[in-house]
Amino acid sequence: MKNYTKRQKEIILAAIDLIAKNGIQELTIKKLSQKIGVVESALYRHFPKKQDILLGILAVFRENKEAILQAVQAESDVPLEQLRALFIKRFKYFSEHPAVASVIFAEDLFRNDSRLSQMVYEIMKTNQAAIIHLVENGQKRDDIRKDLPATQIAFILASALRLIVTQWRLAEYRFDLNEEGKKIWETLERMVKN
Amino acid sequence: MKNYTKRQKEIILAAIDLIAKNGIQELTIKKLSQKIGVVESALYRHFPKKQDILLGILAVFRENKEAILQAVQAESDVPLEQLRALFIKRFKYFSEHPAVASVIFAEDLFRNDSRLSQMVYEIMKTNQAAIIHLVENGQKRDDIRKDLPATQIAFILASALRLIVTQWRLAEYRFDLNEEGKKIWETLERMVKN
Amino acid sequence: MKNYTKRQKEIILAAIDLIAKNGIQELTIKKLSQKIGVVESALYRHFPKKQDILLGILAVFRENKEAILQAVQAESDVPLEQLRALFIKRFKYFSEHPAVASVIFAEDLFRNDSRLSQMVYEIMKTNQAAIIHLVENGQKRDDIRKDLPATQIAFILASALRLIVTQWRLAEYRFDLNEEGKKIWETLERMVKN
Amino acid sequence: MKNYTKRQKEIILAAIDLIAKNGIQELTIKKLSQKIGVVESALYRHFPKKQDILLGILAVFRENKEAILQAVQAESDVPLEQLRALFIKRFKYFSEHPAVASVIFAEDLFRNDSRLSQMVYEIMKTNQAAIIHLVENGQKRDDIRKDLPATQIAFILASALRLIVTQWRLAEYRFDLNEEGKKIWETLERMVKN
DNA sequence: CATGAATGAGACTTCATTCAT
DNA sequence: TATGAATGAAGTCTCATTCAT
Repeated sequence: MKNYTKRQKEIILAAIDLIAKNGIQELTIKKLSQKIGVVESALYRHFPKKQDILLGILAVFRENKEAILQAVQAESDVPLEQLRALFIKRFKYFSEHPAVASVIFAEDLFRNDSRLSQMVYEIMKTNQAAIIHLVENGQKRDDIRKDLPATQIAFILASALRLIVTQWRLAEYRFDLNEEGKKIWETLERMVKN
Repeated sequence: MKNYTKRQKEIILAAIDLIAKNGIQELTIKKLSQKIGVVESALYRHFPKKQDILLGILAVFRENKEAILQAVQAESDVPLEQLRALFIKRFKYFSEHPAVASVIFAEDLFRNDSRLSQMVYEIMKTNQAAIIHLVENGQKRDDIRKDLPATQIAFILASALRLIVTQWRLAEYRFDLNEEGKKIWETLERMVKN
Repeated sequence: MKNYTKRQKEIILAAIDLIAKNGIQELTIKKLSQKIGVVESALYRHFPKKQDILLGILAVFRENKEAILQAVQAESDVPLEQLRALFIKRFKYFSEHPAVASVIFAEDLFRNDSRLSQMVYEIMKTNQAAIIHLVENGQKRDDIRKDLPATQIAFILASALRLIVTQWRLAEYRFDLNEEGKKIWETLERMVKN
Repeated sequence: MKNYTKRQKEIILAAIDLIAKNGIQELTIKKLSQKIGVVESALYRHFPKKQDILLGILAVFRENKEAILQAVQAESDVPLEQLRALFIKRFKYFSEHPAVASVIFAEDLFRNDSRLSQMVYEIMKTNQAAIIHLVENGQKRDDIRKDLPATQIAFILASALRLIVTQWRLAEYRFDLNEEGKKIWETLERMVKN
């Protein structure tokens, strides 16, 4: 986000908000410009193409994921606790930014443009790698079962996180994501703990 | 699908195909009619609105889920084996019908119409209930751990199934879904088995 | 109407009804066929073109006007009473057939086809001629003022009749046409009586 | 019309022209844009919906009626003369703007939209009220017969005005509206004068 | 930290009509 | 006393984008 001007950031956040509201179809230049309070063509001063705005959205996601990862590693050096913190923080972040939650797991939105789908793929991979790394550390310390491949454990953790957020979103945020997320984490933890 | 005429089924399948190719944006009346080989307006003899075609797509999904569920229960009466079969069959079905896979987990596509999102929700719920039921049976027979709530176990199973399919799709079907799916299942099985 | 088959009459009446409901735009082959209970193409067995149905509507009007005229002349031989009866009967007929009222003064509907607009013109002229004739008779008997041209008196009578019906229709039939019509007639009568 | 931009006024006038030519069916976005000399979608910058153009047309009517009313009251303070002037001016205006005449009495055109039909109703009512007021003034000064209700006199005046314009229009403007209108007014005047 | 006008492509949908059965 | 399928033209409207100011 450091590469983006203030105005650009404003536009990106507005875009996330719009998508959150009614899906990607809600993200039109017209609606976006209305939300910002300028005329349509004014947006083109800040982004040459609509897809550059989507690219900006992905940049927000990436940055956020990285920030959480660093925070987690700073807080504790016990891998299992780091993983737990990772989960908890994600849920907290999504609770506070439902719009982001609304977009972050909807990869389909980015399928049509190769730049976009590539970036989605890259973010996913990086994130996965980080979780795998934490799991492996946990296994080394004998905190996490060693009879299961770290990649698969990581995969299962990530999948559960993703689905709970998706369901929360489809339920229109009617249940407490922090609470339900915590429960799921606890079940997962008991499954993988030694 | 029994409520649909031959021509309607044909249209629904063509629609699934189009969506699979490039996402929901690819599903336009024009492209759909071209694929069928008629003029645009001809489609309206078979479906009054575009959304009725989407409704038809969901009907295909529901029917398929129900069919698999019944087949699974017919094959074995050991819950854990039923669950495994459920997984394996799903992967097999998706391998053979990537187009369906492409749509089935993209709930966002159906968000804008209340009829559609309601049907999506209903299908999800029914499916979840069935898995929970199987897990409970497994717990009764002491095949599955009892120290974890059946709903949560079911949730985790479903989430993994869903993510592996999603990744396969995003990877443009470049890995073998049956194989990877089987691996994931085995990990999951070891996690929940007693 | 004698030239029309039973089915054709049925279609014509249904068409009048549809137009009454929401204007000429409501008269589509689809809606008409639904109302009749057949499939669209079935209508073409009875009328080669849509405009032939409109022609049929006009035939209903003409026939009705002629019938009222004859009834009126049979009832009395005092011109002023004949004119009053003409008014009263028209209002009664429209009260009972609002659909007809809805179409009969909407000449614009028939503007686009020369056959249609010609027939509208002809009906109007015939009707006018009849009223003028009655007024002239009234003048001859010294019942009606002679200082005003019969054509103009007739014109004024017709115009009032027409507007009261139009207003009744625009008011969605919320006032009693018979009553208001009678009042207007009485005012008119006092204006033209000797 | 002060609420409309120059371009909007231009569009409204073009729309009136088109309707005059062949009825409301002639008013399509395509034809309208061609007449203006832009592409179809360009119109939507100036009016969000087609019906907003129709609303604009009605605004023209209302404004014109009000202008005439004020002019008439400025010219004379004898009610009967004011009424005569009202008639004459209307005929003059229509003679010069046949397109407007073509639309102003075709209330059916506006039936389908509640905003439109409401505005039509309001214009009609205001106009009627003004005429009634003039008639009442005439009665107070003993210029107009008192044995007839003012509302009914006003109604009859308005109805005649309306029908003569309609006939002129249906006759495709082949007679002189000013002349015929004047004749009708004179007959009416003799009917209502004391 | 922009506005106003326009463009061209394309979206969904409706309509009258035809034709084989 | 008809049905089912299709057609082609047209209609309203939306969208991303461009360009002159």
